[in-house]
Formats: sequence, structure tokens, C-alpha cells
Amino acid sequence: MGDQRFKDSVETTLKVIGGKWKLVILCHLIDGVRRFGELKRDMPHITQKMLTQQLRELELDGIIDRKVYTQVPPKVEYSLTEYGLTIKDVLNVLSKWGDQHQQIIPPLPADDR
Amino acid sequence: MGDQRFKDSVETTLKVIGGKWKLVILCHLIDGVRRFGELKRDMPHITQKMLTQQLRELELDGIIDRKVYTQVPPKVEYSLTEYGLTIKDVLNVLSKWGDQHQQIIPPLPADDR
DNA sequence: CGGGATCCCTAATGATACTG
DNA sequence: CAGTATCATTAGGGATCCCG
Repeated sequence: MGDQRFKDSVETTLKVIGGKWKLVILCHLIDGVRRFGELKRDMPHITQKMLTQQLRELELDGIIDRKVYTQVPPKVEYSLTEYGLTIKDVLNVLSKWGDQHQQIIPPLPADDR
Repeated sequence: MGDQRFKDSVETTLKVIGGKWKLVILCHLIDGVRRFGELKRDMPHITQKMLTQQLRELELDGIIDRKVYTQVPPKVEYSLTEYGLTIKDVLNVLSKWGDQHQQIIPPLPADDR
């Protein structure tokens, strides 16, 4: 299991969906199409810059689609690509693990860690 | 799926095993006990400081065990705790996904991205 | 509304030297 | 061998202003 190839694959995954925001963004897109403003509203802690930036990177990696409606005011919709849908398995496992972890090792009280 | 609780659980996971190194370290521990020097040798890019630091955090989160042999020269062994073994599912899914990704979106040639 | 462009700061990481 | 301790560096991220 822990051989070189296995490790390389994990590192590849980290490069693509690692970081502070990408998986969270994908959580919001997993249920369907979302507008930029919706994403921003549902993630109060992310800045506009970060959101834009991370969306671009996900788009470049073929995970999400960006559809621009040329109208005033502008409207941009984001959604998972067919390939991006494969991320569901990953999200499910991560969510399940985090869920267990919270029960076994509860977060420190009144603290964000 | 993409509800608040789901998202929170994913974020919890990211806090515990997120970052650049922890999952890679766990890859090496998944096959069994490893000494500090072995880990360092098998991860040429990590610095001693980072390795120590990340190991401490994993220990605090109950994922790995640290066994110190009081002898000269010193000997310290790291291994997954029983609870830490639950990380296997996560690693498998991440490795599998990264493996597919490499085939579909091959890394840029002669570049580290 | 959905950005882009700047400036700026800090937390994370690295390099290096030292030690029980 | 398995770490500390310290200093230097950098990348990630935030605040703000501007724009079609």
C-alpha cells in the first residue's frame, strides 16, 4: 500500500484538491449549479479573491464548468463537470471520517483550534 | 449531501489531516512501525523540523503513537494508533482518485506545477 | 453582479546550527 | 539518532479600489 506509486497518487490529489478551500467549494457544487454570488453567500469566510482564484484553478483542472451569461447584470454559473462528479467519493469518505473524528476527539470548547 | 453538517465534517477532516505533509507521512506509517530516520530518509523533501512538527500534531490528534527507547543512540518509533488505522479508507480513496486524475489530466512535462 | 488589479501582512515553511 | 532553537523566506491569503 504505502509504496511510491501510492504516495505519488495521494500527492497528486493533494495538489488538485488540496488547500483550504477547494473541497469546501466542491461541497457546495455537489448538489448542482450555483451562481458566484450564491457560493460567496454560503461561504462567509472566503474572500471574493480567493473564491475566484480557486474556481479558476478547479476549472483548469477540468473539475468544474464555468458558464457565463452575457447580460447585464452579469450572471456566471458554476457546476461540476462529468469528470468532476468523481470527486463525490472523495467528499463522502472525508465527511464520514471527519464525522467520526468529531465524536471521538471533540473539538476544544469555545475555541477554533 | 452538500448540507452544512456534511461541509463541517469535511472541514474537520481538513484540519486534522490537511496541509502539505500529514497524509504523506501517514502513507509511510500505514504499512507498520517506522523510525524517525526512516521517515526522513523516505521523504527527502521534508525538513526535519516539519517532520517533527507534523508528527507531534498527529500524535496529539490520537492518530499516531510515539514510542521512545531510552538508549544511546536514541531510537523513536512511530506507528498508527488503532484509531489512526481508520485513515486507510481515506488514503485509498485519495490515491485512487489521484491515479485516475494523472491518466486523464497528465502532469505538465518537465515541470513540477 | 462578477470579477480584476494592487498592496500588504502573517502564518507556514525552509535553512542552518546546535544538543542530549 | 532524534530532535530544539533561531533566523530567513515565501506563499497564502486579506483589504481595498476599480471596472464592464
